[in-house]
Amino acid sequence: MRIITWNINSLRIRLPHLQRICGQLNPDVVCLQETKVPNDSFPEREIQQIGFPHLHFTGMKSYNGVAILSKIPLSASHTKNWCGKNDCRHISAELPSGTELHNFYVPAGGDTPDPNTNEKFKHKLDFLGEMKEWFATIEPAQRILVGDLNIAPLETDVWSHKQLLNVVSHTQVEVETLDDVMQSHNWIDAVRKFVPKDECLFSWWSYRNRAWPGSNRGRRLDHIWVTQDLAANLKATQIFMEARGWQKPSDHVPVVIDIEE
DNA sequence: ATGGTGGAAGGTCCA
Repeated sequence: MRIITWNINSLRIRLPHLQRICGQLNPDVVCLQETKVPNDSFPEREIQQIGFPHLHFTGMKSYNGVAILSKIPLSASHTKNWCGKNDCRHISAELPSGTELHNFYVPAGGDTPDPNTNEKFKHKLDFLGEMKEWFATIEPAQRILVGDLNIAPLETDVWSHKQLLNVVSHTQVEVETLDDVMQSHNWIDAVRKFVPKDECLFSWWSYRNRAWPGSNRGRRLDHIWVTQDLAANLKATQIFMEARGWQKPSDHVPVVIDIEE
């Protein structure tokens, strides 16, 4: 089974890219973040024409929004509110095997990495804390977690470790908090299972750096994790960089995993 | 120190 996660940054304007990506990669399941579309405007017909009859989504006006598109029927999906906000950052469904698939859009965290002065950064850390707590308390199961986690944990997940140490997405407190979430549930970083830790790996390049891909100032903000018991089922991974070079791209590119299901 | 770009909106807010 091939699963893709992609922060699409507006589903409605990026439908042609979605179609092109699915034509080239032929995924079974696509998990999207930042769909930026309310449920009553979700382009169901267009996506079904791309080849996904089974749609699960939760969206709101202007911001956030997550969706799971599938070629195969999934269980009924669930959404959950985080940090007391109804802001459409999580949706989950079960694959036919019973494996749970969780799609997350973690808050970006604003500009200043200080929870005392920056409410958005506090929200980000609180959100991660709630993830850790929740996964520690629910029933054990085979799980896949994907999404835009808005954190680049390894030194090789950013273009310059030193220059980004005080930049939101790569600060020590974020990396430690994310590690804490991972360890609390025995999550495995599925992509890094295939790519050595000393090799740079990015999934996002800022719109504000027009020199891409020459300067390659990227970060790996998009992740695929699996529970320990699924690690042996992982077959391959891919980061679909070429999509960043297309006309009117998202600032994120799809991250792909092939897993025996 | 600032601004650089893009999306949703039709103000600015958010990334």
